[in-house]
Amino acid sequence: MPVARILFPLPLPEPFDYEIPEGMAVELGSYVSAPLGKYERTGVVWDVVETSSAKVLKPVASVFDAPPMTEAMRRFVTFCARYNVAGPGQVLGMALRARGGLSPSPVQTVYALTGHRTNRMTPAREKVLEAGRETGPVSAAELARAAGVSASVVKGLAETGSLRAEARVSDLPYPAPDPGRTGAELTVEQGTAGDALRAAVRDGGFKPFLLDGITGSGKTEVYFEAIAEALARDPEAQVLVLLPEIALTQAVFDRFEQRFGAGPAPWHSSLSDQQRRRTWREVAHGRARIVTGARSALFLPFQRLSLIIVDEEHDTSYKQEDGVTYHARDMAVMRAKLEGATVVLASATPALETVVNAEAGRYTRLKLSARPGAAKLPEIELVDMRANTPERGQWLSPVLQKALQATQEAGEQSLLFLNRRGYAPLVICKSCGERLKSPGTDSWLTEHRYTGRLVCHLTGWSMPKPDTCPMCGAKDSLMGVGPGVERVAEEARQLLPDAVVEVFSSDTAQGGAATRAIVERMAAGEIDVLVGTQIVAKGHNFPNLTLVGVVDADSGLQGGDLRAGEQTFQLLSQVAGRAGRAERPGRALIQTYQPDNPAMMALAAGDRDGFLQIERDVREELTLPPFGRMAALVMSAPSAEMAKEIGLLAGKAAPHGEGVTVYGPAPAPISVLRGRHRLRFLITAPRDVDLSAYMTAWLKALKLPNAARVSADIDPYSFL
DNA sequence: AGCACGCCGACT
DNA sequence: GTCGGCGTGCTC
Repeated sequence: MPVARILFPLPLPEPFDYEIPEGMAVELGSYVSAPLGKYERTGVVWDVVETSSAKVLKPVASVFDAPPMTEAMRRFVTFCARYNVAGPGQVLGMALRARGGLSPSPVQTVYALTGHRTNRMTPAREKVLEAGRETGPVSAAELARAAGVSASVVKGLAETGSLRAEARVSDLPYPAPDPGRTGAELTVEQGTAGDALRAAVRDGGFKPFLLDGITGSGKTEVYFEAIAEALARDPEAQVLVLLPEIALTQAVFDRFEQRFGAGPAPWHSSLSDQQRRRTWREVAHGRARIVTGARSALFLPFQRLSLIIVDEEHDTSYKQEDGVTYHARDMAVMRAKLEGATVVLASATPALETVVNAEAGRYTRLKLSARPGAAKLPEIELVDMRANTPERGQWLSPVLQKALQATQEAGEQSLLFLNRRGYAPLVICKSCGERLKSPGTDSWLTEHRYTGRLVCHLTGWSMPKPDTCPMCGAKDSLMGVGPGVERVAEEARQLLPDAVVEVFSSDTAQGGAATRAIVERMAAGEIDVLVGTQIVAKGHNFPNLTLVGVVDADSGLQGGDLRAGEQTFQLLSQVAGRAGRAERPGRALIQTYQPDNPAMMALAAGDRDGFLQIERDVREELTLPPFGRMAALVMSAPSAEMAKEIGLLAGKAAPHGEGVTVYGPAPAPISVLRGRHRLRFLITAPRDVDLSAYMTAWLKALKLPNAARVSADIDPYSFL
């Protein structure tokens, strides 16, 4: 009797066995429904065997009418679970996030005009026919709304024969992209890189690339070549383009549409359930040819994935921090390997890991060093804040102030960058000295003048700014300390009374439409000074922008984070790269109290490779990633006492591993979060040690009170 | 993940 | 004496 081993998207340790009823077409990878406990649940056939160790088997209930999950995908799920120390069912859960897509597309009844006029017309019926000419075939409710009448009028007209009811599938396949269209004219350098990618795609098989091109060098046009090749040579090939969530804008969609005559299938967190189902279904059936998505798109069940692009591969948002922790860039390389696909990691400031992989010959490096046309990289200058201290309570140095005034007089635009939302990152009471904290955490409240609230950036908790100090009751004693974008904008307005100064952060630009609007106004020259957070650093093109000021370049260097220097360098060069993309040369002023820091010096010299070399040597010396492996074990408990206790238990339970060093337990950098006390172990090991296996063994050996929570994080990024 | 089973406190 | 709190264990 054949038995199906079914993996469910649940935190179960292994697949469960089911009897395959006579004549049911169950194969490896089939999406099936099977009884589990009280309900029927959707799962995937992980294995088909002849006998089972389980005593009594229930039968598989039904098989979905969809192509089975491919072997490459199933192996990818298994790999991800093992590598990232998660249950295979949890990883499968990410792959089945929109499993509604397994059902056929919903069918909608729509009403179309037939041209027939009944002689029993009424004013309401007249309105419906009129509206129908405007709207085309739509549902009864929609047509009634457009006409301003009730739906019964529509039904009535349908009975007279003036309207015809038609069944319409409501989410159709995406229009097919056309790889044969000609792209932009490529420079010699771009052409060479494009040819290398085309050749790899043509040859097939796993081949990883680093597409290393400075800002504005046309990386997108180059990888479009690879996409065109993949689509053209195999009519079933599918392409995945991963982008940081924030970069998934209409502008990017339009760019694909322009190049391939049809927009890509989208996948990101703000899709509606229906849009998500549609993309999932089209991907699973192999009909969606190009998918642009955020990191979780990596878990879509492609039928024939032949090319993966990871754009802005250095971006830290590729690291998933909650639930199953994984790094989408690293997993993308593994998925490409299992799929036998080409993978392209593209960046102007590649991660050290990626550069080291390229230097070791594991990735082929393609360099783009020129900006097409006249655009030049901006001149970068460090402003030594020790010699150029702003006035008390201000944050713009005299040098930067002068530059802002000059830019304004020249009729050009400026951008001020500060990675702090709100008005002031800390609120203290002048009377009792209390620093206001968010309830249940260690994190300070940030003052937001725009909304008049105090906000916790960690948990999202907020309250209106009180008139009196909640601790001592003193009136009007609360004072915001330190700079946020709102305060810097205020300072810029005082300095340039005639300028239009706007704040651009996730607070002022909520959602894609608002972001797009502010970007468009900046591009149209309606804004003179844009004061923004990290959000401004991503690929927008502002032709009249000639000055970039980085208000506090040091903020990213604090905290002792392994990658602090690297990330500061990446962010700053990206922000600086905003200036002077068109014909005008740009200038970038970087305010720092540490002008001799290697990151700052390399940035000022525009010496990216020199900077990476310094970083590389330090990491190699200390056997830190990518020269060694690292993992974290994060634990939490409801009380400080229990936290201490479980820390001790975990320390004792740590297995011995050759070359493995365990540091901790230390309080996690955010030691109290939502009432839970957190601690963390850091684990390092040489490159050849299987840290995933080590962490799995550790977790298995660990017996903790029920209220305690533990999770492993392989290759941790956030040290905060 | 759900859900049932089970053992201890405040309620008609 | 019951209703319900959530700790523990199971689902092929």
